[in-house]
Amino acid sequence: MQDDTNPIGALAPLVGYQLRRASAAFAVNFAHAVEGTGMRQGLFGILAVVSDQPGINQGAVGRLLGVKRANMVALINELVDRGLIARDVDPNDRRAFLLSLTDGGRTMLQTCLTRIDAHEREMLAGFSFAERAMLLELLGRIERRETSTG
Amino acid sequence: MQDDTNPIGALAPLVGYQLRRASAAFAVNFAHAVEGTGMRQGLFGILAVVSDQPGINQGAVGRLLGVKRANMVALINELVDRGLIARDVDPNDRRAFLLSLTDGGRTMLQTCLTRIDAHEREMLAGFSFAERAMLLELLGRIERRETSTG
DNA sequence: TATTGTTATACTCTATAACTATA
DNA sequence: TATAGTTATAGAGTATAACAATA
Repeated sequence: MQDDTNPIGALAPLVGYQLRRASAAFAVNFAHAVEGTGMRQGLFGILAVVSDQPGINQGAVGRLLGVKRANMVALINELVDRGLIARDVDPNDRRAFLLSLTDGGRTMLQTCLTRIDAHEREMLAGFSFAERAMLLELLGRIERRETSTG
Repeated sequence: MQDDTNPIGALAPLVGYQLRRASAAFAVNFAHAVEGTGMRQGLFGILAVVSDQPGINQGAVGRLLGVKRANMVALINELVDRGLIARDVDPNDRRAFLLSLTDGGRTMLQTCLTRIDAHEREMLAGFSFAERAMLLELLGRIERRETSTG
């Protein structure tokens, strides 16, 4: 290679590399977008899933988000401690907890969603609606070939 | 939401979330692809850049790859210790090191490139050539709006 | 003064193994 | 036996601040 427009050589045509950089760029901008809320990408993901599926348990949330059971514990603790998520023993299976959003959690989710919408528009400023839809479709196809996370 | 085809609610239409999952899926598959080589995504990236720009210094590599100076130190040390990269004091600027691949580094890069090509084909099995090109183009546009990394 | 590389440090994310209590 | 949650731990990535040597 070695042309001035591509100083990264063999990395340039690798989807894996470009995904990594794009994802990192989104992560940085996400953090700015939700600054002051105490939310992070992972915590926000949990709020979104629990909002969509109230009564879900934390293992199931982890499987949906690709987070291992062991790593869910501290995340859920953090959300419970902040009063964003309620955790109640499942009467039908006393090993499990039923998760749901508190009022504070719902407010937090809405606040973040508003900010994240702006963040996504900012990151995709040069994208047409069709291009954004195409990107989502292509990314979705990559994930659907994923294996489960134990 | 709450339809069974989308159990993740508000996350589904977020490019940032889908990027994160796709990137993570690539990372796992990358690790399998280069198993036994001792390479990781970050180390491989350095080899690729140094190969493309022999004589580059480590600060410049970090800026190209989005890795902070402080975090480059251990990575370069690791590559030098494994005999993959040569580090020579720049005679024109004795603060800096000129980096270049050793023969072993060139071999490692080629080995990894071969495996990574297979890995990319595997991850993008359902993609047409045009779809892969489109994905790369869209991802590239996201990165080009990035700010610099200090 | 600014820059290159460095050390020290801390936080997040991720991964595994072993445990408990329930099923 | 298997599963839900937990604890402990370790590796990797990433962030900042402060320093020495050099420019």
